[in-house]
Amino acid sequence: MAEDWDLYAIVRSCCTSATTTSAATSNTNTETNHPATNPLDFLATLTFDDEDNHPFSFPDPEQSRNTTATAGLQELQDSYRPFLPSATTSTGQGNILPSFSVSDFRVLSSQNQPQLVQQQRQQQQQPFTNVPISPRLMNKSQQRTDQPQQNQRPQLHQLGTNGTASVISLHPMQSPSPRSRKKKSNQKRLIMHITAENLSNDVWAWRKYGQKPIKGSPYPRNYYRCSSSKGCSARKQVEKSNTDPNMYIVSYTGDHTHPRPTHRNSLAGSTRTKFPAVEKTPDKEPEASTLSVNEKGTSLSPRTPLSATSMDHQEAPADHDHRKIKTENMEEGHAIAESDCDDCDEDDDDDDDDNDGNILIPNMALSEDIIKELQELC
DNA sequence: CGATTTTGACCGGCGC
DNA sequence: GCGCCGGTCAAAATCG
Repeated sequence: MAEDWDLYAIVRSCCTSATTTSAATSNTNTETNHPATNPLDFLATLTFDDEDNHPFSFPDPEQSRNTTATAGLQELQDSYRPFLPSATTSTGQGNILPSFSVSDFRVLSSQNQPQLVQQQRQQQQQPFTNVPISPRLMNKSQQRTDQPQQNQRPQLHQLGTNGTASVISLHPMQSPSPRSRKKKSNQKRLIMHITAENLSNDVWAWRKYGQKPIKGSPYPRNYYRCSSSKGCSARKQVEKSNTDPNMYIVSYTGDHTHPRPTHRNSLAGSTRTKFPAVEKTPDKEPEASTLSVNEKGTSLSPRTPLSATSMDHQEAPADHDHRKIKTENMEEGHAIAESDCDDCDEDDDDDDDDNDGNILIPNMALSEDIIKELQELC
């Protein structure tokens, strides 16, 4: 049983990551839609070579002619890694909890943060294009003179447009100030579009602390904070996409100040499933029990089910294509972020996480054959 | 009884 | 300086 589970986890995590890269890559040439490519194909292209510290890499077909992008990728990876609740995998034991997959990276400017969500919506309306800035957002941005993003981080932007990666932020927000409202603009944030299913595949335990209606959106935004550790500053916002009810816009801010829970334990899931599938989720995924979604699109308790059910959903291919990830870069670069503030505990935590087994994907090269075998086992 | 969810109020950032 | 909006707080309610 356990072994099977591990296997599933491995496969899933691989698949998800593959999906991510695949989507990103395929976007390289077109803004059309999702690359309906086989996610697994990407595994073969994954290059973990000299990225001991960056197990999770996003192959860029155009890398050869864009080394800058490559460098940026690593940075990016480092940056968003802590946010990836499930992109992580255990290195050996198989305590893997693939939570979601990322399929599309985009670069957002820090200045645009306030309009992030709106931007996302805009982007959604333009199905999976890589346009970093929505028209609407553009207007605002232009008015505000914050165009720098494009000039400022050429490589990142390029990455974004290439669909290869995304990016991020880097500035460790988290000022341990009592009220984290401070420095909103400096917060690093990872935004992704995921399906309800994946939403539930989150190893971390989240506790809802607020809900707000967002202007312009029919769906309220839910605010969660990590409940695993009292001092943990990790937060998560979940908002239902108004363009695709099956999609959720999830943004992570802050870093976990504690090791990733290898198992969804006590706190993580002790939740009451207040909204049984019957009640709220129409013909929806089995996760209904763990991920409650009400009619308003309110996502309640995005917990990790860790249930066999979710694991069984390995096949939901559609989801892969729909998953998106977006990161927001509030400041300059990761390096800066790390060296820039004394409050950068989070960054340290990132490292800690890694040490605790919060590794995304080990530096291993997976061949299609292996993947196939794993799938067969599944 | 403890943990979580709900929800109205408060606070701070940002644009005008 | 003002007002809007988003994010957070905290008390009450709810659940296991």
